[in-house]
Amino acid sequence: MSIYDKLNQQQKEAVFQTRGPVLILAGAGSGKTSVLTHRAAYLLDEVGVRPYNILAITFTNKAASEMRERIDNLIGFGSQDIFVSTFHSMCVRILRRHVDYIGFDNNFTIYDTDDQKQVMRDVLKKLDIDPKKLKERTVLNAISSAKNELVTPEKFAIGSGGDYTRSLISKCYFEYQAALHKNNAFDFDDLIMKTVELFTEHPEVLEKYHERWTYIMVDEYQDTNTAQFELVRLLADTKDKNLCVVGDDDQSIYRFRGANIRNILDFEMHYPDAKVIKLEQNYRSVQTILDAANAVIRNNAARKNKSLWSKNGEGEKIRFLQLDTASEEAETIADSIARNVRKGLCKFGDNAILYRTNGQSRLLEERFVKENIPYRIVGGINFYSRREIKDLLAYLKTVDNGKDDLAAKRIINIPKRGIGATSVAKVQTAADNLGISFFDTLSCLDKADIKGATAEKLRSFETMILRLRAVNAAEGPAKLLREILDITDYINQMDVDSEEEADERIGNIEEFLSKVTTYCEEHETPTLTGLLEEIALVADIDSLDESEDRVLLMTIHSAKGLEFDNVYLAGMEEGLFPSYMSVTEGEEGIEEERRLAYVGITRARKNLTISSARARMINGETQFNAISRFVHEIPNNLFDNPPVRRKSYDDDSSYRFRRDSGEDTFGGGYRRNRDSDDYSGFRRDSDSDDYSGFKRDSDRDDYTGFKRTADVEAPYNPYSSKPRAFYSSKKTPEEEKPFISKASALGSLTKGSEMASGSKLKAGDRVRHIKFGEGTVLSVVKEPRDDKVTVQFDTAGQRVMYASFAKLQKL
DNA sequence: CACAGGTCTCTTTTT
DNA sequence: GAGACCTGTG
Repeated sequence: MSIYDKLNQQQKEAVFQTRGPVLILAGAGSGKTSVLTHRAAYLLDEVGVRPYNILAITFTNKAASEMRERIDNLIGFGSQDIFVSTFHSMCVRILRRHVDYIGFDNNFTIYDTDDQKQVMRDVLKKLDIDPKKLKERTVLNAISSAKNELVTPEKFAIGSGGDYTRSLISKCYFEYQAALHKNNAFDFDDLIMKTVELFTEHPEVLEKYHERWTYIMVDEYQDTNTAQFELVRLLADTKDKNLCVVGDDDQSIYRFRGANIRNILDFEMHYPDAKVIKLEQNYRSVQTILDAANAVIRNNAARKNKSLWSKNGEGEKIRFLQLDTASEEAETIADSIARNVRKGLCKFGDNAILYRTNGQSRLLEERFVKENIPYRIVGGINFYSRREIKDLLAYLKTVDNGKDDLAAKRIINIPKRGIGATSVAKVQTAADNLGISFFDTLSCLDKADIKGATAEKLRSFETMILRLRAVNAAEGPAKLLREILDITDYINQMDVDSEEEADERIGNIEEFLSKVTTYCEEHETPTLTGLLEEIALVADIDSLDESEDRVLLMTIHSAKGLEFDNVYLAGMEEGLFPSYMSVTEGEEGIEEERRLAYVGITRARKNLTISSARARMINGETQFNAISRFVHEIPNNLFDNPPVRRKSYDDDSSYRFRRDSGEDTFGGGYRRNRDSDDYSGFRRDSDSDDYSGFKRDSDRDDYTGFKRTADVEAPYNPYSSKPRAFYSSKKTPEEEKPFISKASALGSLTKGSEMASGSKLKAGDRVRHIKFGEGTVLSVVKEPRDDKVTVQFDTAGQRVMYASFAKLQKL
């Protein structure tokens, strides 16, 4: 009995085919990770390859760590030397080693989307381009596409020809790259392109990797873009070409980020002696779900023909729900899950709600909170792009990489130090003239012709950073972060509009602190550079703990590679899914959306529920959308209640604006037009173009009887990754534990004993604050996290602060 | 220089 | 509807 006995015929074939190029077309749920891990085992055990010589590339950290784990379980000793990594991490590793060949320092920073935007804004300003004429986004998109296609600024310029806009973008591209270089930074796309550049211009470096990685496997090959394709091609460009790629052309859903489906469709063209193996047996889903998936994807022209089948039985029919509004959709889904759990049919964690856009999570979340259903939202606003976290990161980056002007400029006046835009601009000009970084300019302000009070403020900022560098060198990133929070008094200096906001942000800071602490504990030699790199490259999905018993909410993109017993595909409406953008784009766009639908459907093991709403508010306007074409592509006999075919909302004569059952929607929820009582703004004449695009004005939806989104209470930040709702009123032990340790971690931040513990303060006490001066305590509210003190300052007004952070001295 | 209030604009999806 | 951005005022 060997470990390979459990594999089916095709899987075995894929595992045993170790020489030369191999293309494994692995349908959804066909056990491709199993094939890859067994293949690694086979290479080690039977072919005698050393683990050090094997490279496995994935797209997400989650996929990488999953593969790592499964390889470790299967192989055990020695497996840790197999290099399992994402494209981006691998490139960072390579660049950190050899980036000096192409003129960067090896402690380079990785810029995220916000950073890119900031750089581009500066570029547009510098080139005196009207941002209304040419948007940052447009330019950045063009540059990103260029990089994904390995088009350098030089090549881009040549390709511009007489096209005015394009030559303008070309100028921006040059300037943008220059700015990144100056800041010693790469953007995401650079990581791949610059690695290719390194290998192309310095074959001796590539040669080292040829010697090392003699067997290469690439997962999710259908999502590779041209740059990644070229990178793989270079790495595998050895005598033997032992390259094994695994993918499913039907699951190619990253065209928007340059993925080129031709890479997988044309694999045999690039490698004529490639062996092709199809895995079509599905081990995940019941046949009904596979039939639905097959029926949908069959409508795509550009694909390799294959058809999934399983031995898991027919299973339940697919449910279809059409609701009047998106809130009712959310309500129905939440109720359905709650009912099934109550009946003991499933756990919360067996359910996932998948949608096309992150924005759809809001209503669902509100409903889940209302019904006390435990849930977790994956994705949306990245944790690290919250304002307070970005501020703290900018501190860390400034300490780490003094060339990162972006970071230094972000924090030079956070918290407020009385350094305004004028002073910043002055320093920047001087820096440009001197050819040094923004931060380095602070040490020679006399050359910059900055004197007096401003110079003093700037110098003290510089001194602070230098001091922080010493802290980092001596005690590492975790201590550094605490020191930053401490000496800037960041938490009390945040300007917030409400207590809720303060709570939210303090919670985020706590979470950040605990993440940094964890990083330091988990790494033998934790470094600031390493920490920042890890932060730059993680996705929300990477840290998903599937053992939690919570309903999962995420986009279909995020759900790729995952599976659940019960899947709810929400918001299946024309204009939303397929998206309006892709509809206007034509057939290629639709085919990509259809693949996405295929990915969504095939996430389900047992039960699939598809829903759509007749009306939904998007970007402040109510849209009336027809049922998604993809729903209609599923044969009626697979549904328990097939959807009614209808071309668009207006064709449905049975539908009326006012709901028959009136009740509470017209009660508390109903509001008249904000601006006037005049109904004339509401035209329902059929020649009005309002209807052609399925769109209407937000002001008009009042008349439809639908709830306005604003009328629904929204006490929670939908983007917070922190859990906010629990099914029982008691917190689970898992929730309590880190909570306490975080709080104590924060407690240790404060220096001296006289300030902390708010319990010592009471209403009426006179106190002194380091910045706000003297004041009187109005109230002290005990909170689990920390005591919240409200102080009426004599000169600085009323402030709410957290006792252990506020340097409040009792008088 | 800081802040309040008004205007404008919406990448669908993410490493 | 919400956040980013701009502008005028103290």
